Amino acid sequence: MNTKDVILKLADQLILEKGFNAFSFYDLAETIGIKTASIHYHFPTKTDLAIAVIHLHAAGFEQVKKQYATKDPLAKLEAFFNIYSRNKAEGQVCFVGSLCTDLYSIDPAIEAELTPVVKGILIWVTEILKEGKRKGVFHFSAAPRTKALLIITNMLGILQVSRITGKPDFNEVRNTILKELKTKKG
Amino acid sequence: MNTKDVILKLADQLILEKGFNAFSFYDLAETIGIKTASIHYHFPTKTDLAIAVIHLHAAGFEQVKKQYATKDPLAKLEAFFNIYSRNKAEGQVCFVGSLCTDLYSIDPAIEAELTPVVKGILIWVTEILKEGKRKGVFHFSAAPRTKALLIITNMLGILQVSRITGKPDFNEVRNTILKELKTKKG
DNA sequence: CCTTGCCTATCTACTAATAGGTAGTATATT
DNA sequence: AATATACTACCTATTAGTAGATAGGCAAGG
Repeated sequence: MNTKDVILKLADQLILEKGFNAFSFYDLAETIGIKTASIHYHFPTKTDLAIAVIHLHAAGFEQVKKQYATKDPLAKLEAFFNIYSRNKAEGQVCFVGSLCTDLYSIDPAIEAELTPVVKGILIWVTEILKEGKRKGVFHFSAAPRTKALLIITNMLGILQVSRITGKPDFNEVRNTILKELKTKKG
Repeated sequence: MNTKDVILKLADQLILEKGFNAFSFYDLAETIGIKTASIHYHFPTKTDLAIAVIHLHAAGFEQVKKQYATKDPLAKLEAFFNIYSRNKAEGQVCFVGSLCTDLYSIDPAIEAELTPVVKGILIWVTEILKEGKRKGVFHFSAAPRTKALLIITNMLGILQVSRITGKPDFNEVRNTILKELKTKKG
C-alpha cells in the first residue's frame, strides 16, 4: 500500500473514531512516520482529504451494491448491515453520522461531495425494500423511502448510542429490524 | 440572564450546531462580547463547560418527564419528540449524537457525565412504551427497551441525516413512528 | 552506457493564526 | 471590607498550510 493510501486509510479511521475536527495533519504524520508536508503533497488541504475519504466510502457502497445486485433482497440488506457491523467492531461510527454532526463547521465543498453519496445510499436501501416487498419477503406499511430512512437512522444512531449503552445493543437493533421486516402483519 | 447562563446557552448551541471540537473559548467570548479569561472564570476548562451543557439537557429531560408524568403515553411520547423537533427547527442535532460521535476524542470526564443521562433517557422512553402497550394505545412486538432504542436512534439519526436530505424528512420520520405505534397489527 | 533532465515523493524550516489556559489586576456589588 | 465578576497581558502548544531543497527513479538523446 502506497503512502497516499496509508494516509487515506488512517484519516478515514480517525474521522470515524474521533471526528473530523479532532485530528490534525500532525497526528497523521506522526502515526505514519512521515512529515506533515508530505501529507500536504498528497492532499493539499484537509478538505481534499475529507473528500477523498467520502469517495472511498462511496466506492465501498458502490462495490457492495454491484456485488449483491443479483442476490435476493434479504442478502442485500444483510450486506448493507454488515458495513455498519464492521464499523461497530472497530468502535467507529459511520461516515455519514460523523460528517453530518460536523456539517456546519466544515468546508461546504465537503458537504457538496457528501450529499450525492448520502442520497445514493438512501435510494439503494429504498430499492432493496421495494424489491423485498414486491417479492413478499419484507413486510412494512410505511412508504419505502420513509422505511429506508427509518432503517438507515437506526443503524447510524445505534453506532453512536451503543458507544454508551454497550455493543450488544447494536446487534439487538440489527436483529430486531430484520425480524420485524420478515414478520407478516395483519 | 447572567453571563454564566449566556455562556452556557451559547456553548450548548455551538455543540449542537458545529460539534464540541469546532468552537473555541474565543468564539464564545467574541460573540458574547467578553474576554476568554472571563469564560475561564465561570468554567475553568472546556470540559467543565461540556459537563454543564450535559446537566442542562439532563434537567430539561427531567422537567418534561415530571411535567408529563400524569399524562397519557401518547402525550408523553409527543413531548419527547418535541424536544427533537425544537432542535430541528434550529438546525441542530441532539446532544447525545453530537457528543457520542466525538466521544473518543474528548475528556473521559465528559463521557462519565453523559452516560447516566443517556441511560436515563433510554429508561424513560422504555417506560413510556411499556405504559402505552399496557394501556393498549401503542402496539409493537419488540422488547420495550429495544423499541425505545429504535425510536431514539430514529430521532437522533434523522436530525443528522435530514441536514442532507431536507427538513421534511424529519417530520416524515416523526409522523411515521407515531402512526406505526398506534396501528394495531395482526 | 551515460548523462541530462523531468517527475515523484519526501524532507527541513518556516509562518501566521488559533488553541486552551494562567497570573495578577481592576471594578462593581453587597 | 469582602466577594463576585471581568479585565489586561501573557504563555506554551498546536493548527493548517507554504517555500524551497534534496534524493531517487526513469526515459530520451548523444
